[in-house]
Amino acid sequence: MPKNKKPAGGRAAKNFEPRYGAKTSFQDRKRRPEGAAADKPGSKSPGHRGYRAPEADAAPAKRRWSAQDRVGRDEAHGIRSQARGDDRYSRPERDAAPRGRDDRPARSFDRSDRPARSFDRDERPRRSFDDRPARSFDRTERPARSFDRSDRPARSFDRDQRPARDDRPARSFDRNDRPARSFDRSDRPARSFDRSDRPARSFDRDQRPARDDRPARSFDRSDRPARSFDRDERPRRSFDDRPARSFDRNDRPARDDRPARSFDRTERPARSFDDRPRRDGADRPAGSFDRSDRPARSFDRSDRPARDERPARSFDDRPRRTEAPNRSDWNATPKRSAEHEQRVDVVHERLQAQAVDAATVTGAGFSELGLGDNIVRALADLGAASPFPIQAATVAPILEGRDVLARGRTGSGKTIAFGAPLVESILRSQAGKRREFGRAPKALILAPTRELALQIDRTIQPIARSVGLFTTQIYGGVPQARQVGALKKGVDIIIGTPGRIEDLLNQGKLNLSEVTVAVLDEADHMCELGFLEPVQRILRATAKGSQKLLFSATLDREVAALVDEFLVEPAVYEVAGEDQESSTIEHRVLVIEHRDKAQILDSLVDREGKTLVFARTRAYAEMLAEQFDDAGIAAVALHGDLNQQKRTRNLEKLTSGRVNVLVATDVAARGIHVDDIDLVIQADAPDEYKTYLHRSGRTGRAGRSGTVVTLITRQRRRRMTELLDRAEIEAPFEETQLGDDVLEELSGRQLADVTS
DNA sequence: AAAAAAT
Repeated sequence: MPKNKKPAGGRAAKNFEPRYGAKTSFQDRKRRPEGAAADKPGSKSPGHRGYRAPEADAAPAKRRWSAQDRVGRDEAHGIRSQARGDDRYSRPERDAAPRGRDDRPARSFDRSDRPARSFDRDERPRRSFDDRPARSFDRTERPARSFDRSDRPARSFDRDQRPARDDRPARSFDRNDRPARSFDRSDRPARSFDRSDRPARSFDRDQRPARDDRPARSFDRSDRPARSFDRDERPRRSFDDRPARSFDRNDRPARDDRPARSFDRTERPARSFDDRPRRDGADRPAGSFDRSDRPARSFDRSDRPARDERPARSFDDRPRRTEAPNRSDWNATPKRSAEHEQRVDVVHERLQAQAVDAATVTGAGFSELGLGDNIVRALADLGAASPFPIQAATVAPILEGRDVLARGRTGSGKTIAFGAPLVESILRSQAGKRREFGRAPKALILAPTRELALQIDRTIQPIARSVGLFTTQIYGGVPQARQVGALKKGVDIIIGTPGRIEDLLNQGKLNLSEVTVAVLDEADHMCELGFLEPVQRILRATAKGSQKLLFSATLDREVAALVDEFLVEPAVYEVAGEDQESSTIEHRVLVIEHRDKAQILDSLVDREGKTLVFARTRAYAEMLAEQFDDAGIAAVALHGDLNQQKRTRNLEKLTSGRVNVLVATDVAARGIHVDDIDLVIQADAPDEYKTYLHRSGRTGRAGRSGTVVTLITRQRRRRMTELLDRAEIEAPFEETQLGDDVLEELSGRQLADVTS
């Protein structure tokens, strides 16, 4: 412990000192509103002005952009009108767009309202709900009053309350107080005004009626056309990216060294091939051996953020790959850079020992891993009768209280791998203690998206409840009251996303000081820019020395920042033999003309099974969902521009099968489990190999078969080749045009051809 | 670019 913490602390100081600076910037954020309020005296109205002001500021910026965009748009119009029939994007709509542009600030303003509206919606039912019990309660009082009759002053007292209620009680009293009614009515317009918002809301919800507007909107939004236009430009972007690439190109002669790479690739399969027999022979030693390989991989991956630098690094990599020390960087508590190999050896021995333990109990079941009967039964109810490999590996060390890093590919059972032992640990730590009202949570699970947090809770909750422990979800986009209420009652395990957790933490409504087990799901993702610092602050709020568990399908050295500060001699696990050969996912890349893209997508999603389509931006995801719908294929979208209610509902629509096509941003890339998605379409190719792996992992789960189709243009072939190489995935590139058989095949319609 | 708080 002290060994780690001292050097770790030192590193943390080096690594995070600047980030503390960033932290102060966060504090500045807090101060801003205050400062703004000070700058602009007044109470609330200046506050509103404060909101308007940035918009006013933003508006000219938008105008500038739109002015620029107009030039590009005109070009885009020309391109589109040539490329496409004017079916969906009719000219009158385009012509109407300028009007829409004028509307934009308002619309964009509306959007900023929408979360607020949705928030209001959630509150209103509660208000009315809260009010009505009050009424009914009052009514129970009334009989008493009516019994007294002489108590009418009391009634008048009630009347005073009634207007306060919902003004309805005032009706019974109304006859005398019709002016009061008119007063009530004066309130109602406000309500009706709210209602006027609601139709807008419902209008928002029913986005499709809005679709009538949307051509305008989509056109209006400087975003969409720009974005869609960007698509057209993506070659340009990619071209822009190529400065980096072009930098690569300068190195592509170095890539000409790739024959060397390809040579390396031929070695990799050889390695993996060598591994498997060993793995098969003795799982765990093999496992440790595999790890020694993957650290190399992870090292390669760690180069990715360095992609810009890759040429150099990748060039340097090859010698390094053959070197063991880098492996140590991955496995070891990354302290002593000096004694790499010793560290490696030490770590490997430890891993090996534990791995063997896990392997010996693998066949035995969860009980033998140390889980209690209730938990084992709960797992069986969840369909987990016997442990998957990742579960067999991690349960015992987690119960021992060790910090654990674990990598198991998508759909390999990671949630139970940390969830079941976590519940067991908390249960043991609470043995003999009362579950006190208002007790502080003992465990924390962090996830990158709300949907994932929700899904994790769906798995953990039954396990926890089987032993009398309580969980609650803490994530944004929904009112706090219910979450805070649960915390006040007292829960044992909280599952959520960083933003709301930190929010409640800062509000003093969440006490993490008794959290002894903290889990980071999709841990590498949680270490990316924008996530890392909140996560660090949250982890720092947990009990000193709390156990840390980091899980991900693509766990790599990206988590080093957290490992350095928070983990002590972590055990590292991964599942042997997880490569493409053992995968149930088929990968295809269609090289298409951009002008065919929309129709090719229509053709692909026009099928029987559940299809998940990934788009790079929210706007494009939304546009595609509308496009499919217009083409007669029921589709919904999932992205961060939707309110949480709609996000949840749309995902549920796919899960329940009410729609078969979901178009999502990368919000759905990680962790989301829908049983039988058999086709994943990447309308936009991902930029990172990790994203590819996670997106494609939405299919082929639990041994089912699945297909991943990625659409690219010719310009992107090289980039795609490199990405697939990093992902260690082999996929054929197929030049595809409208009407090609491959589209029928991929959509499954070839079956009809066979029968016909 | 997206995601993660709310206003």
